[in-house]
Amino acid sequence: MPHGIWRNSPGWMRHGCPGREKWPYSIRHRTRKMVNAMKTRIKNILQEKGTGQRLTITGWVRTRRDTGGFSFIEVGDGSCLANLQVIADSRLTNYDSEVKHLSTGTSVIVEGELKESPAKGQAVEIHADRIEIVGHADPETYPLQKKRHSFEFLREISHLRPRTNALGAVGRVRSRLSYAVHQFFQGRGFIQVHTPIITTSDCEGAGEMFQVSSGKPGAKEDHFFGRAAGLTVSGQLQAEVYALALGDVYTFGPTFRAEKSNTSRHLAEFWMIEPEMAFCDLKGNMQIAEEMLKYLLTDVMTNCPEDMELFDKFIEKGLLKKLQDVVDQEFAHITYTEAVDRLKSAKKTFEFPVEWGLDLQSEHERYLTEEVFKRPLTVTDYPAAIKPFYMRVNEGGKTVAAMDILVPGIGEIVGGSQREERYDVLVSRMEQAGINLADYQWYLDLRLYGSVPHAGFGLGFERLIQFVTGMANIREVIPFPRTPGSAPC
RNA sequence: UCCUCGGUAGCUCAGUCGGUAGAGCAGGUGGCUGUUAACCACCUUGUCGGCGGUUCGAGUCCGUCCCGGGGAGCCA
Repeated sequence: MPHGIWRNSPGWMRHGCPGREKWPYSIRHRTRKMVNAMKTRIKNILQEKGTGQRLTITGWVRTRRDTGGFSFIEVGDGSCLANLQVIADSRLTNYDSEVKHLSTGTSVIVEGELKESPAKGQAVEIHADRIEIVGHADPETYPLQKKRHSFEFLREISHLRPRTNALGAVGRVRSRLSYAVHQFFQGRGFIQVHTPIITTSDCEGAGEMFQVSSGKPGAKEDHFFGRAAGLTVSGQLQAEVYALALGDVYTFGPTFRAEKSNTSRHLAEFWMIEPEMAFCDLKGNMQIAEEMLKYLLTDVMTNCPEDMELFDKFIEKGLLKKLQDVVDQEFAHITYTEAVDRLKSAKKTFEFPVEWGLDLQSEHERYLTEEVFKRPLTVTDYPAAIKPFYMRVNEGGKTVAAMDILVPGIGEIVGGSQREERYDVLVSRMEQAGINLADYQWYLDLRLYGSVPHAGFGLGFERLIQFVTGMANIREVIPFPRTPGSAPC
């Protein structure tokens, strides 16, 4: 750890935490001497199984079992789901004083030899000749136990929950999916655009914006940016700017909605992937969305097999089969008009009315994707009146070139459209929507100078992770969920 | 925001007709030479979500607020 960190830290950091006087300065010195390259990650050890080697591992004690003169200690370092079993016996100088009291959550450095394990349950284990306790975790107060906890409880300790099997697996799968998103687009020549997080344009129809102010006293009316600004609800409009310059682009960033939505599928802060493609129509849009979803599912099943097995076994039985079926089958496709006909002739009775011109309700979407088609379903060509101004008006003027991809269990996971590229049509749609044209002249300019047919969509990253992991509540698939009334750390 | 179900030990939950609270797990101590949610014995743990009310007496009944689950709307 660089010296400067200590010099610039508050006093309690340099002299020890208040109430933590038990832990002497020596811990700090040991930490400062630590060399990152010394340690071997457990994931690599389990892959290579190089028995006979002397290794150093670092991690947190998951559980300890004593038997006669020695102990089994399971240590996890977060690199993978599996722990490494450490054999510790009385030859260790601190065996009686420290090792026999090791409790869940304690951080340790273990040095020893990797050997083949004589018992079932693990192929290899490390026989320790040195175990250093780095940081204690008082078992009387440490909230995590070596047993199952409810996700509701874990949500209250979002700073500790990634240390559990399920939430740790979500963390790794999320990281892998994020990497795969970039691989998918970069591999197809898409260029990533960092669209603004603070924005002055409201992507109409995308929900309510959080307002941004400088927070300085008396500055309420005096807008920092010269006009009202908010946190982005979508990067789409700005992505269109770059699509009409660089061709195929995508954004992948945080998005904010000030809606008081209290459901298992909504967050006030979430991450969204938004590709935008020039010289592309609705068909091309649907194609790339389906290809992308299949690529991502295949990638995560290939590269996170242990984590995915955990979800398959404990979170959603049959998950892996469900995902493989999605990869193997073509997505179903119907138009909104056909969807309405199907719903009207369905034997099932719905709580909400089905009528051409009304938006499809959650129950309708769920019925179509879960009961009628039993696989992902793309619904296209919605009534113009219920969709935002930027969607391209179809011939006849009644519908727009919109598409929603619905998946069983989640509902809408992708929403997109071909964009209106005709200047005059766009202007009249904006006027109908009551939008101030002057504020959006930059957006209209794209149609004035070198306009081309273009299309794009938004994929809710957390909804994708929900679908991939089978986690029932979206608050479990983002590290620090922000929901109405809750943003603990 | 609306509907609905909840809040009791560190965790998961029981608590009958209103009479000052209980189980399993976790934790502690001891035992055990290969454990896998180890096992066996003994022991500890409470602002019954907050506030107010009814009552001789409230975990239990009433009001209100806070927090959480599920559903709806909005959407990704």
